Amino acid sequence: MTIALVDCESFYASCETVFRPDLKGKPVVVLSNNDGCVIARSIEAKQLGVAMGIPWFKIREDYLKKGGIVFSSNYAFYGDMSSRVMSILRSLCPKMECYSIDEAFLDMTDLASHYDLYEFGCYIRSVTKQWVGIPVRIAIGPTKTLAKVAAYQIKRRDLPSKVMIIDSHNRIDMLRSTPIREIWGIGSRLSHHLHGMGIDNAYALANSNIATMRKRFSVVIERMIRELNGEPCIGLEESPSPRKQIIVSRSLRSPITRVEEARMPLSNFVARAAEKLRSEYQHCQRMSIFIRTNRFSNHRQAYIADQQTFPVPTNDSRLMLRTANGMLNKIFRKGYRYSKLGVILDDCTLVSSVQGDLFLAQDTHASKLMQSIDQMNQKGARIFFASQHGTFSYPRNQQQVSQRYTTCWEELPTVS
DNA sequence: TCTGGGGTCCTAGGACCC
DNA sequence: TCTGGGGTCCTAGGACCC
Repeated sequence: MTIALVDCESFYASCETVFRPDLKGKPVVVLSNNDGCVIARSIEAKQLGVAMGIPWFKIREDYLKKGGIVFSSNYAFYGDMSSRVMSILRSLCPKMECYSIDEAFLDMTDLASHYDLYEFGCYIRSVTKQWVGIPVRIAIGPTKTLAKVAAYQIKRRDLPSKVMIIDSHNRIDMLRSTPIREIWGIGSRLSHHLHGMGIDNAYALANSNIATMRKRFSVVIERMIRELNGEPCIGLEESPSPRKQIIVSRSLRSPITRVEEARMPLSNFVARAAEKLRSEYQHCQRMSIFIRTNRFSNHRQAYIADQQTFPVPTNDSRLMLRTANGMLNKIFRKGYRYSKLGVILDDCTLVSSVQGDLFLAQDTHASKLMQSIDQMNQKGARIFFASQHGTFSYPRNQQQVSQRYTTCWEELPTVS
């Protein structure tokens, strides 16, 4: 097999600069949801020493003083830019998996016999740069895991071409210079264990005993070892399977102590989750809510959660709101300063494949009602449920949001 | 003062069945 | 004194990813 991993360089930061050529060459960072952490950095920002994931408040003053540019995250915009990149990739190689907002795997096995892979990689890069304005890296190998290794090596070696191919000639070299923590699927826990066993790089892992490692850890690591040795174990998922779980949660602007203060944000999260569920033509059978204190604060800590199973899968906002509020009343405990809460919908299934209940009357009005509400809201109405209404402390301000250049008529870029 | 949000997969162990 | 053996299903929690 020949797998190419195409990943966008500093994706969010790159998006922000596409329509702002004046920012070229300047440090640019993009912040997480509540302007909490740095989640994307331009090359110049990396050179300034801005660490990935660092809390914004810790570097803000210093960074701005040095002339750094900052953006709050603008997911509508990034999502649209992502789908533009993806459609180009699909046109070049139809066997494709959209792996994340800024990465895709391409199965180039068939193309490999007709094209020079390196040149093809360069072509992909030039086309996405020219048509969308986003620079990409192309990392090629016989398995997904090895393609990931190649992607790491492009960064490590700072290759100007941004194209790298792992084959039998350079594989050992590549693996030797890839630290264990950089392997796809090895996180902090596993890398700690492996270091303890004297396995420090990808080459050592590739040559470890599969049976022993599987017994000690799990089948996950077995697949990893095989993939590092060029044996494909992780397939390409061309058509995305329906989601199994939907989560909506946020940190609050300021901590809350009373149950009434939690009601409104929770209702909004539940309504949003139900909307997502319906937009994917799904029902869910189980709903959990959780509420927690700020894990970084010195105050007393608490994480409380509850869940409920519906007798019949549902996507009716009214039932879900009632259920969520009932659970909230049941679990809320006084004496804590809560700073985050959310809802999780589990056991999501397609409406079309749901088994009805013989003894419960089907509420056909419900689905029509929900459909009407969704349609009106999509057209710009603002229809919501009573428990969602009022002022509440979500979301925290996003101070520096860019325009939705590509998805909103009022915010199209102007050229003068 | 201020530290994101949303996912997936795997395993162990309990409950239950015959 | 001595109390089976083998299976499935479900869930919570861990680990990882972007």
